[in-house]
Amino acid sequence: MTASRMNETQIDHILKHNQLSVTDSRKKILELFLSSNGALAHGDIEKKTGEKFDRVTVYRTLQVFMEKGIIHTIPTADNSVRYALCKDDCTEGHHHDNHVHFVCSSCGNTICLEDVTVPDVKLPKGFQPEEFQMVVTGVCRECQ
Amino acid sequence: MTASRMNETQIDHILKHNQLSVTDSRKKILELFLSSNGALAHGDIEKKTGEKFDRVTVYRTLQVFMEKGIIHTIPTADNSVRYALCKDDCTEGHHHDNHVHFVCSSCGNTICLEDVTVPDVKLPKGFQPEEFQMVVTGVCRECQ
DNA sequence: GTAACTGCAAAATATTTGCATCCTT
DNA sequence: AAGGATGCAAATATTTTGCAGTTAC
Repeated sequence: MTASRMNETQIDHILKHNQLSVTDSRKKILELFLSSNGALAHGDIEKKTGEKFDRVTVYRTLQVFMEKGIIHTIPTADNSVRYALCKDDCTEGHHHDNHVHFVCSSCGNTICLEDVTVPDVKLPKGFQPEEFQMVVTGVCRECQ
Repeated sequence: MTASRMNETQIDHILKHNQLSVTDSRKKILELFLSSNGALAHGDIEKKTGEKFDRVTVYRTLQVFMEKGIIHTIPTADNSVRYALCKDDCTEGHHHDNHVHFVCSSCGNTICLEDVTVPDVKLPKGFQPEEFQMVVTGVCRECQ
């Protein structure tokens, strides 16, 4: 089994596992997420796949992926919406997504630092935390 | 000197200190920020001041306040833009804004947890951090 | 064959820009 | 009085919705 073939199987599996029909756009968009180790903005999808998807299709696909928990949004201080599929958790339909995200102020890329876990913090009495997210802004490895 | 009078002095001072002319809309918007301990979305400003500001004025005011470092945006996972003025740092035109933000999934409010500092994390080699931001989602004190 | 997905058109929102008028200094 | 700020109109940009045609199962 070749690598690409394995990848294809994986893509199909994720879609089927989430009760989604396997269509061309969904496969290509999901493949893009699987092959990029960073987060993607809506605009990136048209660009980086090279395909000329209808905008509406992209919106709807991202929305469905969100509902199914395949991807999720990442908070960014600059207000741009970015989506990411993160290795283990997100394919399960429930994200702990417990790692730090790095936004490069030079190239603009958002990178999932899979190995850096979000540290715990103590909240004041009365606050019931559900999810912790941490975003670090700075200059990434490539842009040094 | 009454409390409100002191507040007025403070508002004027912040504006003058940042070389901004003291206008009605700026005073009212800044006052709103000073009196709310949470973060505000663009829409909140028309609502919570009760005033019927021109939308453009609100956009421009927020933009100027951002440039001067009076307020800053807070990252939110749900993609809504929220602005906050945070006690000490932000009035100085340079924010470390080193505390945790709490977004309540029930009432939607964003609260600055002034007393909870963002813990340090070790990044992989090659990443040059500039700013750390941490957002906790959950249920706030009021919504329990 | 049927239900679900896509793409087009268009509506609804959100944000930005230009310019004449008004207000602060 | 001069420069900057506001408000209106309108240009852009972004996101959502409806519907007919197409595709997956």
